Amino acid sequence: MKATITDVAKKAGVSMKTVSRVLNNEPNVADKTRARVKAIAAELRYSPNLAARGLATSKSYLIALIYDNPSINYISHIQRGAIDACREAGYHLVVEPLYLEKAKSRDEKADAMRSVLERLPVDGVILTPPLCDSEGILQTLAELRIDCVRVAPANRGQQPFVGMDDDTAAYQMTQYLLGQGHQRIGFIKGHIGHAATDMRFDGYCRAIESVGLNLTPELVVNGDFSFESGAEQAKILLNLPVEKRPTAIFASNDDMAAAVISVASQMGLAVPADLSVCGFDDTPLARILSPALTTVRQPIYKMGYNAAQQLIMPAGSKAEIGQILDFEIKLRDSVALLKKNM
Amino acid sequence: MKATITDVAKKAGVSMKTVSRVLNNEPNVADKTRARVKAIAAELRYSPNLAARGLATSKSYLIALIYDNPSINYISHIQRGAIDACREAGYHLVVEPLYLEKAKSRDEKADAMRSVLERLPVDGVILTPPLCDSEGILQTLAELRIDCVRVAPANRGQQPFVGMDDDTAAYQMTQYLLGQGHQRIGFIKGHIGHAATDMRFDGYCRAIESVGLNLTPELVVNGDFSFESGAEQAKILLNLPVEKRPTAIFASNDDMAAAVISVASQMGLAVPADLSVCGFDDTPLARILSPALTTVRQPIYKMGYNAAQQLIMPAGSKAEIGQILDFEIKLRDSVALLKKNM
DNA sequence: CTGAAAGCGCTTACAG
DNA sequence: CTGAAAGCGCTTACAG
Repeated sequence: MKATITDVAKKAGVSMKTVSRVLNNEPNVADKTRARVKAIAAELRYSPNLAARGLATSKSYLIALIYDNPSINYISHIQRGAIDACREAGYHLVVEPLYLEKAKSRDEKADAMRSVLERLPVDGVILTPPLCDSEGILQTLAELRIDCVRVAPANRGQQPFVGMDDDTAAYQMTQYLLGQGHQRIGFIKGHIGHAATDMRFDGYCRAIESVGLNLTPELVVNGDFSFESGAEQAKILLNLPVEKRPTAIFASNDDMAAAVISVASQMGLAVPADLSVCGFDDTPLARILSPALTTVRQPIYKMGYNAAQQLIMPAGSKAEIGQILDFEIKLRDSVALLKKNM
Repeated sequence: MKATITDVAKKAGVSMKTVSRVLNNEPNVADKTRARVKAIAAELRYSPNLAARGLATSKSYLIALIYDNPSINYISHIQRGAIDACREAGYHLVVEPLYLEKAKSRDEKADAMRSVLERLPVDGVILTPPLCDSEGILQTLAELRIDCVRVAPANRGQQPFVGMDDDTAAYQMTQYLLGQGHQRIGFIKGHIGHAATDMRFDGYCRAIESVGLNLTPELVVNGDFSFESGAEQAKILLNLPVEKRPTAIFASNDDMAAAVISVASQMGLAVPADLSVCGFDDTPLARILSPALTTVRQPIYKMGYNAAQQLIMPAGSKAEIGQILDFEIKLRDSVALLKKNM
């Protein structure tokens, strides 16, 4: 039914091997022969059988995206980037969630990873947080000799990764708030244990200290990236006595920032006139909010794209071990100059 | 390195074929032999090479999820369902977006589909809207003899599908609004040309007419599923003279419903005291909104799960051509009894 | 520049 | 109940 390499060879009057050479762009084929084979392959709508090729080369032309309980928005963009990179190179992306919600031991994680990968022969693996920081998983991959690129890992170490500078982004955002005249800047931290939580907080601290201010412990509260936690912590911050109350709140992600806006408006505080708010992530929510949210846009799509590309590229042409991509501060309407009387 | 079927056969002192029988749960193996082979396979951590098996059977154990410009939320849930079904059966899901944004001709669509599938040998395809209603694509699939299950198609026809009754859901939601005393119920339609747009509108009309009311043309406006269009149309509805203004608005999806709430509050109308609002989809947004949105929950995960399952099941055991799954009306806080004086 | 042979790791008839 | 042979459609050495 479907044309095979033999059909093409017969029709072109050459051997299978020559067809194979043409298809894989190998040298040592006469231009004329090459052209003829190409024409006939196109005419027959020939495309190689991936299974046969995979069996012969022990490559699969498959890349796996492996993740655990991520934000839908985050994973979708990583995925889209990875798919685009795969498609350009004739690869395909297989998506494999690894549900490790319950605090599992290192060995259990390793086993879960192993059982996924043993059934599926992939040429490389993209690992998102928090999986990319699990030792058990990394070791399993090493044992199985499967290449892997980590996305936004906490510990950059010696293995390939793509990431961005959360620290610097948070620093710049805080600087911006300071530049708008704010001095009492509240900060809502993210889920404890996530790499991004610490990095973002560090950037905030650096900025505060860089202008000679002291960190005010009561202005720093602990959320967990959820809208609900953001609402809870916003109430704590906004119920501080007026002279201690923050005039701006920097939430570690957009969901929590949305909660801050919502709580503020329930308390009769106008954003940004009475309270400036900013977030982190630039999810679709950020533009829908009113006022539209000032936030940090992460290069999520590009991280996925570059991760897949690193996996696909022949070893020789690989760039450095790690790639740090640019973020962008999205200035919108939720931050204003501090009013004189505040 | 990795154990093969020959390794297992040798160590068990049987032929390759016997190992193959055990692994594929075929009959005609002595229980004792079967047990021994299983034990040794486990000990050697043997798992079959998918490429080799694929070459021999001309099956790939791969299912493709193909979509075009969908809502991230929708696709993620379909995908998660499909992956879970695949995993249970030893299959894997390959994700292949097909970008057909520009109004392409039927042949161009068919070609795009063909070039994706010729490179990738899959055992079946899951098609989401609007692709599942493209004749060109359906025909290509038929020519390639690739099984396909459509998700929520407009035309149910004779090919396998999974779906739900958008019509009935909209009917019930409108009935609920009527039951709360509302008579002037605004309706914001979705993107023209989407199957869901018409079905949801039909349900609304049926409900209105079922209680002996007439459709009021000025209460029906055209959105396109985007937040922005929802805001625009909400303004039109809410700027109607008070005696004509709707006391409830049913938006065809949650994003537009969110816009209605936002516009209402900007105009000083309290939801639900002055205006009841409901949506369709039950996206994560619905719970975050204040007030939390009354909406229709679609069985999206289950549609993905069942679609994959239909593809994987041996032909004999297939259920009916189509599966219609249950939806759920999620009553939350955005709808209230009509106040007496309105 | 070109090709014949062997082999990748499975399964499908077929034989016993 | 069990097995030896052939073959799926490619590519990898190797020869010429």
